[in-house]
Amino acid sequence: MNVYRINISDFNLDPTLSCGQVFRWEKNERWTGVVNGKLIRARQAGAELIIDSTLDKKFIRDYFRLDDDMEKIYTSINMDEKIDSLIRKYRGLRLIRQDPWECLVSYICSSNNTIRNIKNSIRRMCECFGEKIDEGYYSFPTPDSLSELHLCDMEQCRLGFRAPRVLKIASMIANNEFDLYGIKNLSYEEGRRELMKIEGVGNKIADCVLLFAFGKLESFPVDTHIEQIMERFYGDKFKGSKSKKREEIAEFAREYFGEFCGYAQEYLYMEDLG
DNA sequence: CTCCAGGCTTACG
DNA sequence: CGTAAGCATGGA
Repeated sequence: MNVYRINISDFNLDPTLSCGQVFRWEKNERWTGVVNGKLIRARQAGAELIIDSTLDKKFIRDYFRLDDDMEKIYTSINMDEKIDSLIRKYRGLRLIRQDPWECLVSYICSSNNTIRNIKNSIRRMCECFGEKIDEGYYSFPTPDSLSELHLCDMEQCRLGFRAPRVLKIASMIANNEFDLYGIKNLSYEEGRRELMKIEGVGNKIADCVLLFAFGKLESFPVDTHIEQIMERFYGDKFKGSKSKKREEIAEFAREYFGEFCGYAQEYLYMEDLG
């Protein structure tokens, strides 16, 4: 077990882990999570990020995106007083660089669901089909392990109509019929097209995976919350209905906030959580 | 009881 | 093209 004490400016652990981008961290005296099959504990003291984990330091830096130039990003997305106020309030909130497989499954589970139910379903999946790595902590099940299951095995996880979607993509990846990790090398648009071939993945979930796993910062996922916040902040000029309206909002955001609009999305999201 | 949740698929004009 | 019901589950 390694202990890292990382001095880092413009980093704020609490909103980073509680803003809804990750589903498996929990906070007691300190934050505890399972990342890449390994236990990790984290806390912050002033400008110091303190990590207990067997993960190596390079991985930690990558996972928390500690090399992002936040000054540059803030300057780039700070287009008005609304976003400015959110940046001041939650300054140091970082995007997380998640594992693509865990991220994909998590957001397939997010469809028409609540964060609370998503967390519960994912936790049950890990308890039932992951590997136990410590008392009460389990790894995220691999595509191979899920590909061996039948639908009835998944009932205890309470995924509802999303269960067959998870099993289908699991077996496709296990059988090398879908190259999830290859999306890393594609552009935002190409990656989006690839992800949307997956059953249960539309433009919103594709955008989440591109942003939270593949680091495509030009991605701007629009869910019900973001839709409402954007209408409150920037007027009801988005006219289309349902999915089309959300696409209009995403396109507007990409133009308005620019190349780092994914970061703007996370700060806007805090408007509903905070 | 109804309505909604980090939406997507399918069916119907 | 476009829009709208249906979808499992749980909480308000």
